[in-house]
Amino acid sequence: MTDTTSRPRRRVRTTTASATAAPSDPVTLAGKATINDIARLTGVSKKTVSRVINDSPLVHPETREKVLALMKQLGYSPDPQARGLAFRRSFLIGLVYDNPTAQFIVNMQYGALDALRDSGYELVVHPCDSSKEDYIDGVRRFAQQQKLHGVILIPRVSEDEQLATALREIGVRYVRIASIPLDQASNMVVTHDRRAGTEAANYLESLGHRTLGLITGPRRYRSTIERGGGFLAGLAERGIELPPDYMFEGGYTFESGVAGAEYLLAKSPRPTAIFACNDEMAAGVYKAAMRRGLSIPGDLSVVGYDDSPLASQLWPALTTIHSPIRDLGRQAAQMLLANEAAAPAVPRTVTPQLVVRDSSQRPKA
Amino acid sequence: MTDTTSRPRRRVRTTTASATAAPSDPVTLAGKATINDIARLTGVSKKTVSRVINDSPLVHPETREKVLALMKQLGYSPDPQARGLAFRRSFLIGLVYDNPTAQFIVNMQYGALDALRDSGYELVVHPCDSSKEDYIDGVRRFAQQQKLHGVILIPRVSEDEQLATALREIGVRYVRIASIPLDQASNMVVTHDRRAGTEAANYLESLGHRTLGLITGPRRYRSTIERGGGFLAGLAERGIELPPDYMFEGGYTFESGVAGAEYLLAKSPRPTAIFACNDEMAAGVYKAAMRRGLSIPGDLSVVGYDDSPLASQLWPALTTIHSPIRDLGRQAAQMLLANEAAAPAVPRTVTPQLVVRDSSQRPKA
DNA sequence: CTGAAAGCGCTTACAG
DNA sequence: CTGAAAGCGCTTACAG
Repeated sequence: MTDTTSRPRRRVRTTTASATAAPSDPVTLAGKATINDIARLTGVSKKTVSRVINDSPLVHPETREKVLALMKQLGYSPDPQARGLAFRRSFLIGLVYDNPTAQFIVNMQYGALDALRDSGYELVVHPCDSSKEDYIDGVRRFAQQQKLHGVILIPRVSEDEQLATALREIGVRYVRIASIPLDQASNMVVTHDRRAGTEAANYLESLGHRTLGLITGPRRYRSTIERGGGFLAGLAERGIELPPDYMFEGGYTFESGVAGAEYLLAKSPRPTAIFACNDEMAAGVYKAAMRRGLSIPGDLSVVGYDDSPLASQLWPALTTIHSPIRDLGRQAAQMLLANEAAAPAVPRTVTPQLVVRDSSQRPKA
Repeated sequence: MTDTTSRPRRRVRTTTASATAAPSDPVTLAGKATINDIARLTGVSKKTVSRVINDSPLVHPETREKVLALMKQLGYSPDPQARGLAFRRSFLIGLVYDNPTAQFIVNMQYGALDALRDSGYELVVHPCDSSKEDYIDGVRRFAQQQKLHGVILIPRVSEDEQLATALREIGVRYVRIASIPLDQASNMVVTHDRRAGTEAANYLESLGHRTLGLITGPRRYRSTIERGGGFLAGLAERGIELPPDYMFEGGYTFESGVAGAEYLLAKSPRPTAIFACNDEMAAGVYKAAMRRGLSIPGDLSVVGYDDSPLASQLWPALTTIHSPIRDLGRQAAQMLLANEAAAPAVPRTVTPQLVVRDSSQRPKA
């Protein structure tokens, strides 16, 4: 029984009729119509409906309108699982990460979701422990079993060449967010951490600081090499050499920031400024300075990195480098959704910016 | 062509053979075997394999062993999309929330993922804006289109009766995390925020504080009523009445904590202790106190709520209430996975605990 | 521009 | 304890 009007009449359901006829009452169909209902009620084949769903140009405009109108009326949306089964891939994007700060994860999620909104794709979170031998297996199984449409990799897992290789082998698309171009442009979003590190150096040098301290992240993080390296390079360019014993390898944690500052503030001459490679460690510097009775920025200027909410919540508010993390997430997800043909020749790039607040000033004479 | 040995020989792939025969080489099948391959290679029907997958008791132990052995050898795991299509529901759990702190979201995610690990279920994140009229529609569409197995609701969306009703109507299971039992026991995890608020009051009273200030969250949050209400009740029980003008309605943000403290610290007599209903606002109290040259805890004791990382990163370290958020997430997810028959009569309950650190002491004489 | 048939990888309902 | 048939809601490959 086919209803060829584009706007089916509402029918009163009678027991006898409804028991035998295929349901065609828009009310009962609400929210659970299938491609078959759309096809039957518009009088076209389900293949044609499928073409409309997939934006095929091979559909007569009138036919398309008719189909779209009914879809809208019934609130129909195709079943992602059925499409996925037929397509042999899902409409899920995976976000894979290894224990960055909460703010980083959440901002990244918001950014990715910005791009995914109304796309029919959903975001599946997958934290992992990259220090474990078999973590790559875990990610591979996750990607393969869910037949992910793509994966977003953020530091530090984004820096793992073996992970990227594993994903390539099973044919899962990925975007790596990292501070240098580790991969072909279509798989990368690059954050210019080096440039930002240099900016921090230029800024502190221009204020007049000559004795500086540096608290880095773990050596195995690429971001540490870039942020810290950029800082050292910036100072060197301006004729300041930072001796190795004025550098401290932290762990991107508050506690390591405290430890680093305890170490640096015990030096003689004492540094008049410290650049910490993330805000959590900078907060640790505050604690150590206060314990020693040093005022910020009177006795010590502090510059952090990330511009997390913490930065503006410290007292005095922290001068830091703003990383547009939500933007990074948005761009990465967009790339995953974009047509593969639209691959850029040059990797997308994002440059963090210095945000001057109240934790930095000229050193005392 | 059926291979009935439980451990199929490895075969060299020859072009002619492989082109015509169904693939049965365990190597080529790795990671992409289907239920048909398992059935064929073990010589049983796919229905029997399906029974093994679903832990049906109606399978001869030997048959089960044979099937499981081959599954393991081939690294087979059933396709969640195909199962989902047949089951008419997915293996996805939704986490729905409206802008709590980053730390809260992330801990909740970790907790839920703890419970989901190796279960075959995945976590899909769904932030939303409950101040928008149509946010319930958005959540409903999300749940219905993805045919979610269940949804975890955290404050404040967990407190929205209309949302719960909408989910019930479309037959989607949910667990609400909230500070009072709003729903039947099988759908609730209750956090005893009231009791924790009372504990904060008892603690400060026992130190000797008599003039106290309270900074609450927004009135529309149930947690505010419970935390703040418990605090007031605790004081009242000990004979202390906190006048209304020593209460300030904040917004659970750092800035509102600053504003609340500015207001309270200008009062005469000045409170010797402030209870802030979350740590972010407590951090705001620090800022306001420092600006006024008041020392913590010398001039002012401060107690927060949440025990976020911030609490131990402030200086002095913040006395606060520890909420076991990760536990909450784990329990909620477990309930969603559990057999519906195992519904408890009494809602699961979690009681936050006071953590004394360095921001509180006896008031000056 | 359109459609009938077969198939994606599973499960349900039924029969034995 | 086991299996053959039909079906979940879509798409591909082919034909017109």
